[in-house]
Amino acid sequence: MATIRDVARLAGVGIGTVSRVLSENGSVSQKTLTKVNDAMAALNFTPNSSARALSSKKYNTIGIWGTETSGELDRKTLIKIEHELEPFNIKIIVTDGDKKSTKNNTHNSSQTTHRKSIENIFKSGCDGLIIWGSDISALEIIQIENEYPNIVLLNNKVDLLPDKSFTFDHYQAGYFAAKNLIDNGHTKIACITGWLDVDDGNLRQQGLLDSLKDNNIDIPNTLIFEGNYTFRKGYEGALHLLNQKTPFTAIFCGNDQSAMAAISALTKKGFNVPNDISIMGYDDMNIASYTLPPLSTIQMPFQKMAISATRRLLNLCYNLDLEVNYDFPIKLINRESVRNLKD
Amino acid sequence: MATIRDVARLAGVGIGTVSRVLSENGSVSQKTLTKVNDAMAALNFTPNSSARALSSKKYNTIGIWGTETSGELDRKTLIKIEHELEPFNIKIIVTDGDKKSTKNNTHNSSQTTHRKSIENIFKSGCDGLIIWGSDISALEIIQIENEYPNIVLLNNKVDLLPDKSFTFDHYQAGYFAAKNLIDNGHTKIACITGWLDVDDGNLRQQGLLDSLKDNNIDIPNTLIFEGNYTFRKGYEGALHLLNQKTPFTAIFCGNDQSAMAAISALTKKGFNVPNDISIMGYDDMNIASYTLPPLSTIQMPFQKMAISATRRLLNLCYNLDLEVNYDFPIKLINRESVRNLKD
DNA sequence: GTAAATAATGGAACCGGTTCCAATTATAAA
DNA sequence: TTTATAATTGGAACCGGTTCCATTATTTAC
Repeated sequence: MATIRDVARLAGVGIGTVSRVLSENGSVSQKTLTKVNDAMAALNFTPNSSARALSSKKYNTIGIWGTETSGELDRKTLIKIEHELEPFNIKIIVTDGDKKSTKNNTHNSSQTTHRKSIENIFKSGCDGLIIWGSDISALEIIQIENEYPNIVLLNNKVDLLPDKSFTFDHYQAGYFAAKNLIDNGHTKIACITGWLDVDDGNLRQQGLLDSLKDNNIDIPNTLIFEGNYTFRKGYEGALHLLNQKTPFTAIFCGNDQSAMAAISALTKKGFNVPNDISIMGYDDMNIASYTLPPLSTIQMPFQKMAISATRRLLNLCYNLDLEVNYDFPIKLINRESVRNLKD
Repeated sequence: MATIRDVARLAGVGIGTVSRVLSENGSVSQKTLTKVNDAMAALNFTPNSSARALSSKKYNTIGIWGTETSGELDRKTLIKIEHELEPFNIKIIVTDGDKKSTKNNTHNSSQTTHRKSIENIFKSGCDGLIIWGSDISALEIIQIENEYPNIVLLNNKVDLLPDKSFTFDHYQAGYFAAKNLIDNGHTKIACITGWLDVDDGNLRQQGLLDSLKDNNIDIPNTLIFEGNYTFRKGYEGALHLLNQKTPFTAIFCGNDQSAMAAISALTKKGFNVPNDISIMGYDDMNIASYTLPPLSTIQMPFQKMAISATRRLLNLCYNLDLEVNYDFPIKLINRESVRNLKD
């Protein structure tokens, strides 16, 4: 592998000049520039990233930290993030917040452990971190941000860090999803929640409850089933709700997965969706248009959020000035799983 | 940040000694060891990864390369890979083979471009690479392997690199899936394929065809719909097949996603699955037990494969001797989407 | 107790970039 | 033409590890 010294020798210039050409900042005359570029091409020169990192103290790498409960970070989103980084030659390292060593039975693992794992990523070499999901308390985030300012929160909001928080309004989304049921004439509404000890799930739930309250609709505790976003819990939840003997005409689900599982359970028990029971999902997964019936749900601009979060992080880490957006409106997707009782 | 020189000074030893303690190879006396360890603890010392990488020429990083068409590399699998790397303090960088810059309309983008993108990952700093999917021709893989021996193929097989290929028998899987339909009395079988210009999809298809041939069953071209693993194509495919007016009692689908979409399309058109038409999926996604009806499909040991591939790569990159497995049996999952016509 | 073999240790040199400063060259002003 | 000013340029020093070799301390063998 050729080094800048080889390039300098071949081009007949000093190493400082080659470095200046590489970093495109110092002033270099036109003819020197071509000489150096020619030499680099001739030697098939690629700068050594470790050497660069060592002397510049920039890793040209950003991390993505998340846990099992952080929510859906699918390949598509990851690729979107990557595409934002590509023009700047920044790499992505991914880490799981739920390390084997920190395994415990509840998903709500110790904060200090999460913090440790975040510190480890920074130490192991990255310039900034996308913290994905709301597994870490606001207080802890503030502390982390204090020590490592180059962080950005994806799908989480910390009031003291508005410019680093990228999320949409889960409360409003919950409110609208419930309102959609109400607008369609439903008054006996059940729900299968997500995790309630995590911010987004809780806000969504609060939105639901407030929406009902604002319309003077009461939801008995028996019709609230605490789920965890999985198929299994969605399925169990639907069966559980049916067993309550409290009649209901609609289920508000914490996400599309549990909604799909609920449809499955209801159909198996002989209920027709939406004629007997309506289902409202949340996420608008790919699959949501192909369920039976196609799912009415809430679409969230997840990829757009990821892109803005990434740009903000790039600005922080590398003193760039990329355009960043903080407004991510949600969208109600009306398909066929909610029946209009007013017809 | 403390450096080894700081540690050496505090411990009253030379930097070589500190380095020896760090790398745990040279011989160090017991009392020196404790002195150095104490000093490291006191200074909260963490070795600088760039400096390490520069002098040792090891990045302690492996890459994962894939494209849109590589198949499902979900977060769970990624985490499994990460957990294999964790004890050795190896990081993971992910890259998308389909860069914006190389975008073109067919999924089968230029080989040389893929090769370039792989070279770039190595140059940008990783010790080895998991090449995921079979987007790259065997010849090209051989050439790449020649230049960069530290690669491992996940969900792909190159005959000349048996010890670096981690895949299961797609042909056999296709054969068995078809045989399951035949064993249930189906003779008029249609199919919605995956991509046929990619090895795994093609082998699966070949397995289907041979299975039919071995049982003297003929499949007319009109009942073969070329899909691409997406929901959309599955949906369109089912509609297309219905329009052919060639009767069939079962559809063999290239993956679970198209199977689910096919179920959706059929049901909407008034056909009952499996009473009117049986559906055979392929993948055993999480969701497959919650479709209506639950999907009969083929389960593939994807995570086990990923773990073994990762271990093999670690052995290659860091001269380790981890146990590696090459046998990944597939499993037929019989749920309710295939009707037994013999009853 | 001494010589020979082995273990432990210190530190210079190196990995391949970046940065900074002194030196040189080009350009503008007088 | 001369001087002041700005643009280029070369390369030493540095980033923080690893490696290797010369040196010193400790064992072992006789």
